[in-house]
Amino acid sequence: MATGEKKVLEKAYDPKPVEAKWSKFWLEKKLFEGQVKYGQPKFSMVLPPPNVTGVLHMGHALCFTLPDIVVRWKKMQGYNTMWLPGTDHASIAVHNVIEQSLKTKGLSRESVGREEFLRLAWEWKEKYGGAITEQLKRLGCSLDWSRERFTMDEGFSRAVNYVFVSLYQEGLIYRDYYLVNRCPHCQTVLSDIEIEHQEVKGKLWYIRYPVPDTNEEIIVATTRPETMLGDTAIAVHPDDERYKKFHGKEILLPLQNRFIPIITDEQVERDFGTGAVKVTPAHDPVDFELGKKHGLEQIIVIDGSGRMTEAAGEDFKGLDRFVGREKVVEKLKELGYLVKIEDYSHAVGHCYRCKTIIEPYLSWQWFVKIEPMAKEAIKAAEDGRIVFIPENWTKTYFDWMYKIHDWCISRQLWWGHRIPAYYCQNCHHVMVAMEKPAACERCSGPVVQDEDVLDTWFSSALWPFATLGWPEKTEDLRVFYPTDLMSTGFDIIFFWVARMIMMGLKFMKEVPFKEVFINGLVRDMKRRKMSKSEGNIIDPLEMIDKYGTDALRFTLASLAVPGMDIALSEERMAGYRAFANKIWNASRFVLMNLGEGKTEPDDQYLSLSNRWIRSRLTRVISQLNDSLKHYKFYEAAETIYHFIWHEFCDWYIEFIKPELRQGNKNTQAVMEDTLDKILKLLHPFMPFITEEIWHHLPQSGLSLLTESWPEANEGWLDEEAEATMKFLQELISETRTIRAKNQLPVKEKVNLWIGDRDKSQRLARPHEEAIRQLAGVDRIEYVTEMPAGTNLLKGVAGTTEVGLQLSRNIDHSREIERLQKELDRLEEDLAKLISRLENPDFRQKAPQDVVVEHDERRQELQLKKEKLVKHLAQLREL
RNA sequence: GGGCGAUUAGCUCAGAGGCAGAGCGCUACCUUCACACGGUAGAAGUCAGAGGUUCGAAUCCUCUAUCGCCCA
Repeated sequence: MATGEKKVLEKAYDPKPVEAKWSKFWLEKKLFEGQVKYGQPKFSMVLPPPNVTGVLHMGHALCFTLPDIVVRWKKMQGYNTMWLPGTDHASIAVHNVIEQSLKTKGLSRESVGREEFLRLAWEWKEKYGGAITEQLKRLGCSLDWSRERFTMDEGFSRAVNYVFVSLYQEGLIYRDYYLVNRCPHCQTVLSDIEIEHQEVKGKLWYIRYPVPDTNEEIIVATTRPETMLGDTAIAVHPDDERYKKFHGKEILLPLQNRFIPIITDEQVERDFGTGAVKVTPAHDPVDFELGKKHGLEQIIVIDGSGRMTEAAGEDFKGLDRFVGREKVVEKLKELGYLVKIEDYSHAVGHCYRCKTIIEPYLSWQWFVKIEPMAKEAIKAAEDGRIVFIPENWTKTYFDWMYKIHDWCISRQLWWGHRIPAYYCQNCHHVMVAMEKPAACERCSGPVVQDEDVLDTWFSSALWPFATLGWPEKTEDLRVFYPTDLMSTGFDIIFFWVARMIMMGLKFMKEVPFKEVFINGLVRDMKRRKMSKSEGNIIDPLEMIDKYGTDALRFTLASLAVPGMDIALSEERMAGYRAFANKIWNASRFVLMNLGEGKTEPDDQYLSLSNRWIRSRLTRVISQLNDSLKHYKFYEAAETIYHFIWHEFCDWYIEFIKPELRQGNKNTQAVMEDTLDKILKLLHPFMPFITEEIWHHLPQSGLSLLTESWPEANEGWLDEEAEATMKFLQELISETRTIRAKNQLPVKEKVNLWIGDRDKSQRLARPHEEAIRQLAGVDRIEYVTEMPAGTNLLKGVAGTTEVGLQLSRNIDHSREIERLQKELDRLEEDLAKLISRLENPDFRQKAPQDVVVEHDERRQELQLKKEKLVKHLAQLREL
């Protein structure tokens, strides 16, 4: 904007046009782009890639706003910043979307085939996948869009293949026939951590298994009677006296009429049920291990869709597993095998996506042997190469890492990175390679690629380096890896953070990020999670429309206490919209009161107000830096909020009004300079409004983003100015209180008498004009002794007596009441202080400065008390 | 069952040994020339409970209660 166009602001702040304007400007001027250059400190981050299917929710808004504050702050401090955005292909989510749309057309993925299915998925991604990135831009995040990536773009996919092949070659990826978790609804297997355990009120069925050629029987208890069709043993504890006579015998499996062995194992809990358990190696994780140990047969009676198989027998095959359960129970009852049914609560695994009950499923899958990588990742957190903030999340991380299981990475889906494993159709030899082999390396037979794709988290684990061009040795990698900060939610510490650390260490030999900032969950005012079904969602885009992006950002920052969930309310946002408006109007005032051109203040001749605001500003800058360094966003927000509203607006602006009326150039200059610095300090929190206002100031910079972060100038600290200002503030406040308590009309003329003549005259005389304005008084007199009188209202400001002289006699009953109350409170405080000071232990053991401080405070209160007592006595005599 | 966290003003939360704090809400007064998205003033607390350590505890320790979350 040209200098000549600077003009006075509108009366109220309207965020919409301002946000549109500067969003566009920042992008056009490429202000968010990181530079490939050396020798300048850099600050880099990668954005946790939102699902390409996603829409922006409050969790995103929080998780992205907080680091944006950091990035903007770092950039203004001169760092070469780079924050890389992108999206995640969200295998299951997209897969489901496409399958659903096929279903509505009466088609299925099998009917259209893999190629067509993928074409549709890409088409969908191109069409709708950009929604969230557009929404992201409205938050004002300083993301480097020139480096935007997608987990399935060509380069990234190559990186994924490369990792798979290397880990396979190293023996860290293997294929196994194993009992895994399968979601019958999503039609794919899942890893352990994608299972949510929920307490379910179920039943415990007691089933009688007869011992052949005797009248004896063994009763077992089970929560899943339908799996008995696949039982291949009964297990008891070897020392359990009740069952010793059965050791080595066989037993008849009801309904199936098979003979199964009775085995002994120390793992069997003697206290559970009857102490005898059925063993179903193909349908229970514990039984699976037990089966392996004892060489038991694995009979699959439920398939991957949750239907009973042929092996379940003629009566049951084809039934849904829960129908199968009823039928089995019915049949057992009919044949007299059912002993009893008890209520029983237990934890059952559910699919994290669709909440369907998980089915343990025996099948060939690919796994990552995780322990060697986990060890390195643990070390990195132990020796501080990676720091969690807040620090207690480190424990959560360790807890999981120590007992980590191998990671099942294959998924029976089509949308994703297809596993680069190839099978010979003749000899079934397995080949893993970057490119499809032309023929079997052993028998030259034809090869086919594995049908499955990889877990989405397998690819996102590579995000911090694959986005920078790895496995090529790119400049971006050299400049920006490792990144400095990862900001994310605690819910994906295992899913994502831990895995990025493992992969980063494995392939880059360096941690992917130095600090992990864990933000809380956004909840509603009743502390409930926001969810569609609860209908308690607060939509960030709606909030942006209503209150402005800056208000939303400031709200999130002000509520972001590390380690705490945040309870969000609209009222809060309305409050910060008001704050934005306040800044707007304060700036409006400044602009209306500027002289011609920009002048530098003359430090030699600064008035009290100017020395005071500079001193305060200096302290605020230090405080702000300290808060941001420790990611205490709430503290930083509170600091700047308080400074702007309650110091700059409430006191400074009001105080300098007389100076401005006199055309004081120095005051104009300090006022302008202070606003300039305020806008800079506030910019990371409220980028839009600050940028807009700043461009109205008489300066000629490109953007606040390229301006320097204000420095805390020690030379501006001014204890004396702060003390004097405090004296004047107390004086003015006390006067206002007396006025308010006695309900003096605004227009009523009163004179102000101030005690402690020498001191108060020295401090107050130069500021009489401001005092008159702010306290609403007419004439000011300084006295050594405050007189009594029926037309005099009195109080004590600090330790200085003040009196308001009216031109009429008034009723002092209110005044007596007020002063008496103040005295009571004061005496209480004083008593506490005195009893402490009279305690010899305190004087002896407490640090000297604390004792001195207490002593001083006692003297002060004593003085104030005497004055109050005197006033009261006088008033009561009137 | 194991772990983590919370309990401070009506509400949402800071404070982590030395004066009990903020925002919103509430009450009263005020359309004064930046701002009613505003100003001024005010009321409001058994810092969950019980013990302990200390000259001194909202803050440190122990236990209890209630409520969350994570893992089995």
